[in-house]
Amino acid sequence: MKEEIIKTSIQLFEQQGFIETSIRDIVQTLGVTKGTFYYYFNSKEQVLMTIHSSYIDNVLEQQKAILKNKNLSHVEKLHQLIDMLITNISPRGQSARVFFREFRHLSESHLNEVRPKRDEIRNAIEKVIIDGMQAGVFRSNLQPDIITLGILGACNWTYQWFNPEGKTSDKEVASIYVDMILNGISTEQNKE
Amino acid sequence: MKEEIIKTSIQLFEQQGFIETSIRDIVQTLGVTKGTFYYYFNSKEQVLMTIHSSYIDNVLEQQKAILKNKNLSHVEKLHQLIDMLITNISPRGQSARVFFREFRHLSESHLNEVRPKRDEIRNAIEKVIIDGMQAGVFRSNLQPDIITLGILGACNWTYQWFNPEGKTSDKEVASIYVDMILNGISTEQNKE
Amino acid sequence: MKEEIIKTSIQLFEQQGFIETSIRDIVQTLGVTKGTFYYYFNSKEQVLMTIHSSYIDNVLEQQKAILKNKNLSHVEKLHQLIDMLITNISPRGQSARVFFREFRHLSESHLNEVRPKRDEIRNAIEKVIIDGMQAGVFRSNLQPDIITLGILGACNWTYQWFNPEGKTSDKEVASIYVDMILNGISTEQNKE
Amino acid sequence: MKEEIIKTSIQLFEQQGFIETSIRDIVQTLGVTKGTFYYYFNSKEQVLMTIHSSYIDNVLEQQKAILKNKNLSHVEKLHQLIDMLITNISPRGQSARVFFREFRHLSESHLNEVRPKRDEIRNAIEKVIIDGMQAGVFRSNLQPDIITLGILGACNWTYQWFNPEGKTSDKEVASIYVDMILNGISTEQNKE
DNA sequence: TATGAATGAGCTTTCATTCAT
DNA sequence: TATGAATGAAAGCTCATTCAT
Repeated sequence: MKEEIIKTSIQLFEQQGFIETSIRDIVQTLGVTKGTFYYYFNSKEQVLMTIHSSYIDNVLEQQKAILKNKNLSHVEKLHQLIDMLITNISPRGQSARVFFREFRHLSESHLNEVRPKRDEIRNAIEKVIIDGMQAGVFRSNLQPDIITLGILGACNWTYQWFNPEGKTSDKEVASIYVDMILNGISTEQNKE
Repeated sequence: MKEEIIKTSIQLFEQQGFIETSIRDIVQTLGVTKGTFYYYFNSKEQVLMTIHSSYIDNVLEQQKAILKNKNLSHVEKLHQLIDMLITNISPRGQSARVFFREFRHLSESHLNEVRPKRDEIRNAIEKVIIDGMQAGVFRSNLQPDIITLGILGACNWTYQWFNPEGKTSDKEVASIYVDMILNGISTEQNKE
Repeated sequence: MKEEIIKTSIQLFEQQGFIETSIRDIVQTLGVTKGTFYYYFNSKEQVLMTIHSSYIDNVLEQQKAILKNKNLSHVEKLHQLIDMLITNISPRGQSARVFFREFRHLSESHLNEVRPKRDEIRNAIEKVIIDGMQAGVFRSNLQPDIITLGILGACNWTYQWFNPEGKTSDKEVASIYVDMILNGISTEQNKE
Repeated sequence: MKEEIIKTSIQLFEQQGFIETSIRDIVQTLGVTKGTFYYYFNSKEQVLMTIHSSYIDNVLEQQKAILKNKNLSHVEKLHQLIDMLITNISPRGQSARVFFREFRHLSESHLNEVRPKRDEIRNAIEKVIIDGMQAGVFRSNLQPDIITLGILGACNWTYQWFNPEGKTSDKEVASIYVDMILNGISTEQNKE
């Protein structure tokens, strides 16, 4: 039942938004009563937090696996991180959209729980870039924090437009982004 | 008065969100009554649409000016477009955040009015890239639509984190992004 | 309308209790909608506070008039204070019962507003007793605080049983209490 | 278990009130489930009735012992009755407060069971006064019913303010009240 | 003896909107 | 141009109670 409530909530939150989805909507979809909802959750926000946690914890887990893999070069690590961020959006698109859109509706205390996790994701990318700069595989004149935010922007934005049924797969999108980020799009290097 | 309602609404929508801001909040802040609000606007959504239109029309205007400037190279056009998207977020940050966050709360008919304008922005960038590819200044193996979305992602995402008081200015962020997009971050080209 | 809401609320709070009376009860009795209620009051508790304030402020006002009357002896002052407490319960019985019964449902901040006023009533009686002791009209071996609480107990308790249609009027009850308090009920003095 | 439920309920009813205390509060405090509660009691009101009965039956028992003691004078009987009413409030303060405050939440049928017992207490005091008047130890011009209610008021009101840790003990309070009731507070007798 | 899942009615409160003035 | 009174629908949440196990 708890699982079903979450599943239904993800669907409705994604379609209508968190605020616009009422408890009534959720329980009516499930064919149960409000009481049942509140037997399993203390509040609507708690369901949102559950969805949030589940999404980000899953991302962090995958990230950890990538980072501790000693066989990967800096470039490969960056590639895999980007790949992971984007391919997560594809199969878990609904959760992803809820995650990115409804962030602001978490309670203050839950926000404080989630924010460090978000930072962790950003910091991991930043660290790979800094390490790569020191190793000489990335240009030494980069500003790693802003570069990181640019990469994250490109990746996270995909939740806004990516269509699993479209002609370009998530893997391909990731490859295109990695290519652009590593090599740029110019025919001549260091043009500007 | 109409102006004041819009100004106050932008502030409140940005701080609390569109749904979370009540008409009462708006009129109380202004020291007028609900009746006054409904004298100038038919609905809360209409205020949102006004804010939206104003923001996107302004962007489109700037874009048009850039595109019709015959003195600019493809690279320069791309640079100026990116620059424009990002620097718009800085001085009009509140409007920008309302624009990006509250999009979904427009009515269906208003959405149909705004969507083509959003497409126009995307298409302009895509066209510059295609033109540049044909002119040989951009690599010929790019997939312009996905590249465009990547660029837009990086730019639009700035509204989420950009801080006008931070150590990196909007102009600098734009430069860093242009540099990354054009030249990549790798020391060796075409590495992967 | 505000007056009508208060009047109806007093009646319903008295009959059914504050908690047991729903907003629905109040507005249905008045033939208006819930919205109307909340147009005039921010909360149910605010209505209770209004009733409370009105009752106690009225009592305090009467008390002040008695205390500043220089023509009255200590005994007469005590008599009038007791008389006032009891006769207030008779015509404003519903308010009185709400006042005594529903005290605990005031919000913390409102409680802090009302408590000093309650203290003021008690302190006035205590002061009359102390003054009378010093003047020699009351026995010198009394413990004024406890005596005061006893007197207040006898008076306030009347709200529990007094019936305006009963055979003993409020004035008579007050006289009987004053007589008992001043002279006791024993035939021989200082018996125990 | 049944005992524990009652004990916990007394505490919670006293602290938060009967209505404001939910079954959930009770069972959570005890670390059991709602089912357990309903195994022992049919309703929340039944717990209240149990608390009520226990309190009043205990008072009635003590009262009976006092009344049938042939060695006591009328004055002594009155003294002991007052003493009993007040000293009961001290050790069983929580029960006492629940008893006096939550009376109104008993069901109609339970009220009909409790009311005669309350009358019994009142009638006992009234009878002592009438007997004392006939015996000439109490003044012959008293109105026994009103006097009784005044005495009961003073006694019962103690539940509102009595503090077992305060400087005046319950026994002392009782003595002060008996003294006041028997002898009054005036230095000259039959003053008014 | 005790549990845990589920109910359904009810609660206070909020809010966008309307409209006569 | 602006007000203030009123509406009515809906929201999130609570709770006493039931019942199969």
